[in-house]
Amino acid sequence: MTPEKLKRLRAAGWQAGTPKEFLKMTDEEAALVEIKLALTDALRQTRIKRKLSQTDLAQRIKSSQSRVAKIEAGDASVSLDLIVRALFAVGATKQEVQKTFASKMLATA
Amino acid sequence: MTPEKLKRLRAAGWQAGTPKEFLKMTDEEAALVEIKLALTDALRQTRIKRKLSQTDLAQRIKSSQSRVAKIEAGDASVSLDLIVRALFAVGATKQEVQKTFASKMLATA
DNA sequence: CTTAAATATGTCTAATGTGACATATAATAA
DNA sequence: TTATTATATGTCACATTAGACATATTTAAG
Repeated sequence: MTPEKLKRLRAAGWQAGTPKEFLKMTDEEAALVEIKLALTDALRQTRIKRKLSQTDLAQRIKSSQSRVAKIEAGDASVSLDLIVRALFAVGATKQEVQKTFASKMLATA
Repeated sequence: MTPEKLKRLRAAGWQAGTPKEFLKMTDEEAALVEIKLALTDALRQTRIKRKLSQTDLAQRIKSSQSRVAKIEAGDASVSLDLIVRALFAVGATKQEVQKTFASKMLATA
């Protein structure tokens, strides 16, 4: 895991304690977080490509701008379900999702 | 959506009202459910292939047999997060999970 | 058949995720 | 600069999902 990714996770609330505790995250947890980050990246990319504001997207998923911001920030309080719903709401394509997976995850697999 | 799939979803609590209301599920919601079903099917297959009981898996994810049963049954009370955690716990790879997500996106353009 | 192991189902309380709001900050334009 | 729009962050009450338990049902083996 790169230092930048670690930093982003920290900022998003993905730990309570020390770096050592942070690194105790199991492989399964880490894999889930990676999937989430890849999907939120795809979300933001697609949203911007579609020229939608966070407020626009919020309306589509019947949520709020602040929650959309948290989704895209990779906030720890956001479920995978919500991320995927948002992806559908912006009309992300298989290609777009695959592309992001390829660049964000396969490299680190 | 096939009749069998519909039947399974009903049994798992994926509706409160009438068949007509059920069918009002938006495409996005339906797609999310399809992702979940694809993942839970893969979960059960993999778990059995690895000769793990639901109780074994429950211990790995620090949960209970009854919840594992609900995961595999496609119960409406189960989050995508939990499904994916369980998948990783039985040894699924990131690539496998990625493929499922990408393949279930609606648009292909 | 009987027994035992595995799985399914229903229901609790506790933990987590949610939308909404206020408000801060950042970016864009005039 | 000042406005305006977009995005970020913190908080909270409410809703959903969680693990756990009891218990029913199914499956497999003897």
